[in-house]
Amino acid sequence: MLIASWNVNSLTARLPRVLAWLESSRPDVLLVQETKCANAAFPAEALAGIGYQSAHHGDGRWNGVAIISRVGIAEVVRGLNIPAPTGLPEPRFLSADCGGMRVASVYVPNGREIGHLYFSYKLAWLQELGEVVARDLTKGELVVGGDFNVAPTDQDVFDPQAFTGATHVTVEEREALQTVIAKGLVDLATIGQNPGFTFWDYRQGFFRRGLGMRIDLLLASPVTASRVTKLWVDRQERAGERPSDHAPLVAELE
DNA sequence: ATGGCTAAGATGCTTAGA
Repeated sequence: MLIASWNVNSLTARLPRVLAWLESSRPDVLLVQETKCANAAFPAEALAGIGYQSAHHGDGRWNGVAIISRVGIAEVVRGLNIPAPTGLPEPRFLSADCGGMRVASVYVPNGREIGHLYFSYKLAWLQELGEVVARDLTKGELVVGGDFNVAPTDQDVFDPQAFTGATHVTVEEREALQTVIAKGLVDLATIGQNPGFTFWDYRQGFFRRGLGMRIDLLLASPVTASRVTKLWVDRQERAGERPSDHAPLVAELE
């Protein structure tokens, strides 16, 4: 079984690439972030045309998460019970039963700047995610994948010095992430070989220069983690024409 | 010189990403 997570930075802009990748890689489940489309504009038919069922939670210009599966989708849950600083909820969480396990696609708030209202929102959002994870873990196997917007350690950025004063690397964010993991999940990159960076800024040729970050994660229940035979980042998808700024993170399970 | 992309809504800009 293959399960993948990919922040596509607009599913509309990325649809040709996503369809081609699904056809060539044939993952059983793809967890998608930043679809940047409303539910009405979600390309369910195009996905069905190549054998994938899907569920989507999105409301337009920003955010948006999806689950794309060829092993079934049931018991879909949309959203976390926590408002953004605007007072409105944002579509950043989607979970479902796929192929005998619970899967969740998460797009953790960016945080914008340290001390910003959206930074507090990011920490609170992760805390709420932890509560949901704890409940789902009581029911069976669980995989939580997505763009966490946190680099778990200094080894997960190209140069820790370059991130002084920046978000994604602070003690608060890392502790908030570890609180989620401590509910009973395993970061698949911490068992076996580290798959490397998953995000490279569009600017300044960061991808070409190897200046990336590992901020996309696949977290799994211990039994699921024990089934992992391989974990990799499909860096080819960060290259070429009109790429996302993130590459797919893929796990192979026995 | 402290920037440099990219995407999307309504555009010739703004907001957001990270």
